[in-house]
Amino acid sequence: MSLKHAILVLLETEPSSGYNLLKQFNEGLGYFWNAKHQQIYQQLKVLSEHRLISHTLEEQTGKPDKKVYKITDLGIEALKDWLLSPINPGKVNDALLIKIYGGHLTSDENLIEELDRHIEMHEKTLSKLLNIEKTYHTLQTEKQDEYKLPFLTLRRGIIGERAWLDWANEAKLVIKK
Amino acid sequence: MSLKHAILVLLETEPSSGYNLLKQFNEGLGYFWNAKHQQIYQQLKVLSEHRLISHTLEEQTGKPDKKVYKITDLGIEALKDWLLSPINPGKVNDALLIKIYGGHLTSDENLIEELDRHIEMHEKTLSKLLNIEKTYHTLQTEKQDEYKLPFLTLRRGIIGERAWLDWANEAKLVIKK
DNA sequence: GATATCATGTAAAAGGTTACATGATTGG
DNA sequence: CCAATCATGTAACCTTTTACATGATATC
Repeated sequence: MSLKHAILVLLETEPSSGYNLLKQFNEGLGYFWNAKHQQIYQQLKVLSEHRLISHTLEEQTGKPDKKVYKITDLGIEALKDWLLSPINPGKVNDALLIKIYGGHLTSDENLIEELDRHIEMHEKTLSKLLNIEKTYHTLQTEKQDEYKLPFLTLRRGIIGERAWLDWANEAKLVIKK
Repeated sequence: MSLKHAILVLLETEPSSGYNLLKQFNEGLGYFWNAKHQQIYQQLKVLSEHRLISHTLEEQTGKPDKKVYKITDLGIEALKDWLLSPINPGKVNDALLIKIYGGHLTSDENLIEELDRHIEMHEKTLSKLLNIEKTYHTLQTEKQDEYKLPFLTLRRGIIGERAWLDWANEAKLVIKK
């Protein structure tokens, strides 16, 4: 529902191609939203039709041409309106928990293996986020202040990932017991 | 994507009506998945067509008739197969974080108000979950052991909500500063 | 020679939300 | 008398995923 607004917010920070937006979603600062490339390209088309964004074509040598999108004045107005509206709480839809809940129908080994797989992924994500955090702390005080709001979304990622890992370790102990 | 499996897992524990499943999703033990009643009724239809569940009609006096669904042998097999397959990690799609990220386009008061609204909701959820946890601890040791896996999903909720609230308080301090 | 990265899209299917629809009982 | 709870569903719409599609350069 809010992919549109996620794209607008990212484009408000700086003009970007669809491909680059995808990278932002998959990497650190886009921690708060997920999207596949197909969906991003579709939404860029829709946002363009609504004149909330515009693009210029950038030719590149040795690489495919790039469409660089930027937010329009109309887009900024739409974004500001949205920012004033109350936001629905994020939803937890975690299939791993379904598996744990029904874990008596499978083996403990299966559950432990699955948990270990997920722990590995979450540890990778966490260390990525911690690296970005480190970089942030090397910035000058004014810059830190400038980026304090995006930094908070990074902090959400870090706190969230740590909590996830705490739970997973607890879960492993309970299952093995 | 996994609403089907969430329903199967719940029905494996005990037969249930669509209405009752909805309640489970909205309350504690269904912490791990969200669904509206329309979607549940739709999926119950689909699962019935695939013969993974079946239902009996229960007449009630003073209340509408109830369709009580239970999982079939075929359904249990399908569920066991799914439990053996690797599960994708849960996704974070949190519109509040989009709002924080682009918060420089709006006022601090707006951000603080929004955070407070969300804090209230999360505190309510947390206290609900803590109540269920309390009940769990009053059970006999054998019963506790029997429910240890569903209990882990409850723990995930508690740990997740606490982490969320920790972050929100940090966020308020940063924004007010 | 294989894999990753860059860079874009269309189309069909599945999943999820919103709007509409009904109607009785119970509790404040 | 109003709101909540019980109990079920259809239809239209929007969002997301999966499958299909292309093709160059850079790195191991």
